Amino acid sequence: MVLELEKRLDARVRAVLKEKYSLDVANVPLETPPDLHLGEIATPIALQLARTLRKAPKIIAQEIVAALGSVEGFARFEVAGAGYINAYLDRAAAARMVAAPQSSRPSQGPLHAMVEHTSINPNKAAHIGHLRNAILGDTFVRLLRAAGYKVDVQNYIDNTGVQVADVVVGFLHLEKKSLAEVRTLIADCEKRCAGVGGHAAGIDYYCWDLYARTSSWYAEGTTEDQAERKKIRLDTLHLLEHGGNETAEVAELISTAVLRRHLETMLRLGIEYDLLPRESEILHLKFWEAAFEKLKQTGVLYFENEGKNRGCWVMTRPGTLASTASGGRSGSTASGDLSGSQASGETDEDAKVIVRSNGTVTYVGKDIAYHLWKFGLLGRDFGYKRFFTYRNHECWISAEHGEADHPHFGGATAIYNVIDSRQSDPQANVIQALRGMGHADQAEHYTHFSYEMVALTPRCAEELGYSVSDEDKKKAYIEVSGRKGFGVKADDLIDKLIATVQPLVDEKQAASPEPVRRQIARQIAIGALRYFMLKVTRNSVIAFDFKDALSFEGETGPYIQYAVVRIRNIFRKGGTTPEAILAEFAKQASRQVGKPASQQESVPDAAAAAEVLKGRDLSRAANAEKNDGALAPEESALVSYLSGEENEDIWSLWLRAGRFSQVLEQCINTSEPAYLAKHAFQLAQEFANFYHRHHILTEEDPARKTFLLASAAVALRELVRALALLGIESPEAM
RNA sequence: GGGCGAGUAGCUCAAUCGGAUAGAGCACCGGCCUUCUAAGCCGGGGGUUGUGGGUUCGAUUCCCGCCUCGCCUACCA
Repeated sequence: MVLELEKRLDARVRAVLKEKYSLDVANVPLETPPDLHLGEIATPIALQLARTLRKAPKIIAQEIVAALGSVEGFARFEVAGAGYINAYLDRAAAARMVAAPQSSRPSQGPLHAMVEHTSINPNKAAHIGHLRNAILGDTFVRLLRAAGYKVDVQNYIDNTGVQVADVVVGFLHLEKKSLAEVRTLIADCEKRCAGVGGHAAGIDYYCWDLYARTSSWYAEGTTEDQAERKKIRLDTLHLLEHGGNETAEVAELISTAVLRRHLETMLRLGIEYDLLPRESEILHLKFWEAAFEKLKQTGVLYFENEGKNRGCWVMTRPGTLASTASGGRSGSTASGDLSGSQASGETDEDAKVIVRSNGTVTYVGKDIAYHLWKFGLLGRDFGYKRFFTYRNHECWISAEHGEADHPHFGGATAIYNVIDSRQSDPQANVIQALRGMGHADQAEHYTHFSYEMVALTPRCAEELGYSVSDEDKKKAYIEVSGRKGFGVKADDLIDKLIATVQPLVDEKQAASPEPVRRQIARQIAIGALRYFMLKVTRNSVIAFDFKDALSFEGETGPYIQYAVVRIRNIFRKGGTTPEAILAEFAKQASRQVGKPASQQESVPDAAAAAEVLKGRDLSRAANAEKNDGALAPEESALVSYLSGEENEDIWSLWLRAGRFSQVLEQCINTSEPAYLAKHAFQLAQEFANFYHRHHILTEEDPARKTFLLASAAVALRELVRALALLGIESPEAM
């Protein structure tokens, strides 16, 4: 509702500026006034135009207001302060818009987005840092879908990297297990893990410890030992990359089993994927070779003959002098060319190595190839196999030889990579490469959806039994590390949340059967966890602490869920439903239809404008009377319910409920789900305020009671909708 | 050395494109359960927005200097 009215006002003001001052303004700055007394929408446009027009802002504001005339949906405009124009909504009309049945949003055209998130190395259990990634990514997927995008969700799996190699070294060289023994171990873990609360028996937990042990094993022993172990590590990595050997088979077994655990963990949070592209296929299907040719042809990569990167294929980094120099770098390999610019004569020591002097490709190189595929620019495709079945769909995994019948992936128009901010440099390199290859449009629609890490407070680390150095104790937070086995595992945290909330649920819902109570505890636990990760904006580090994470009061998911439950209780006790009430409300509105459109939007002639200006204190009802003659009784009642000092909290609730699409748009434009989290909390707060001030079921005036119920129904609908987009369920009771 | 990000109430965080009186939660203090669930509500104390300049009608926001912290900057992945 608010978004629609803002757009209407924006268009009207721009038209006025064009008409009156011959000014073309791209868009009119609109903001929310600090107080409802100052209206619902405001613009400081007159302040901005004062210089250009060489006039006092207040005069400009008055002229604009006079020229605006009456605008449908608005009751009046006022000039206030130094020259603000404050717009006051037609509250009854606004409420009708909010209460109206929500039309299913039409698709916004061929918007095809690809969101990559989670992407945990499949060599250990997921931890809280991975939770932030997955929750952010999954929430953004929900937002994009709500806005009409077709979205493919990808979870990239680095199954042939050094991290998997490390845990393979652990199995083969520390534990000296055979392929058969590894297979037995995995089967055994899966069996034990299936029991209730059996996450700790999972292969991912097993690997968590083994990976940490292996990491320290590399650093132990004599210098000769260390050299030998380092060689074992590198040889193992190469065996994995190459494939077709027993070591690679061990890696395949482990990484696949761990991956399955990750999917199960994420499913506890309601997070699902469509595709799992793996590095092994990127290697074996020769994605890099195809990309390499294109990179050479376009001159993005050049061969370095001099300096520390001699013998490598490198590319210039974005933002460096060399990258901004005009012309391609393809010719600069000729060392004889010393003419012209400073950059071309010198070797770029800062360049990014893509192909090493031994001919192997770096991670960024493979990533460039992968992203060409994402945009449908590579000319090659994965094979696909079914891997994991969800309630409503199938998750596919890449394969060298896939199934014949599979959905189409790749060829997106926009991609979002949920990757922590530490990787902004390699991400920037990939974007730079795309741009250099002439894919400016794709580079433009490549979003590194970056976020800061989750770290532990020193206190939390000590609570968990880790020894914390004096140096670390002074820090605000300590980075988690899978390599050191330092962190909070995702399943442990979820279990702890459930264990914390379960007694509370058992007490308050003692009459409910046990499975219902378990379900509620799970919903609250997940709600608390997801909200905890989403309420903070992406670029601030989360210093994790159990005290905050296990809180169910204040600005938390459960607070919002509680508001939902209270509303549901009102309808339950009142013997009606939100749907019935809103239908009743809509019926009243339909009696208002039938007035000619020409009267709704009156032509702004000078006399009328002057009247509006002069009659600032004209009540909205009086205005309406001027347009429509007499108001229907329901309508004048609605006006009175929504105005006056004692009803400001109710209007505030309706107004907030009407902000959904505005907030959704803001979230998508800024890739920031935190705004929706904040919105949901504020709406819940407005409702709590309303709930305590107006007792609905004891209201004696039936018309007012219906209105109060409609207010609750609208709040419920919007709370449930916002929570759903945050991936938080709305319990029936709690 | 260079790049990116951050510094706001005791703590954790907000603050839209530069706008009106810088807001929430936690913690603390004081009230409110015979009324639709107290996982709640109301009230209170709390701020030189790291620091010094600049830009202008107006700066937490933009520019420059300085201080502090984190991350990145490997022929690791």
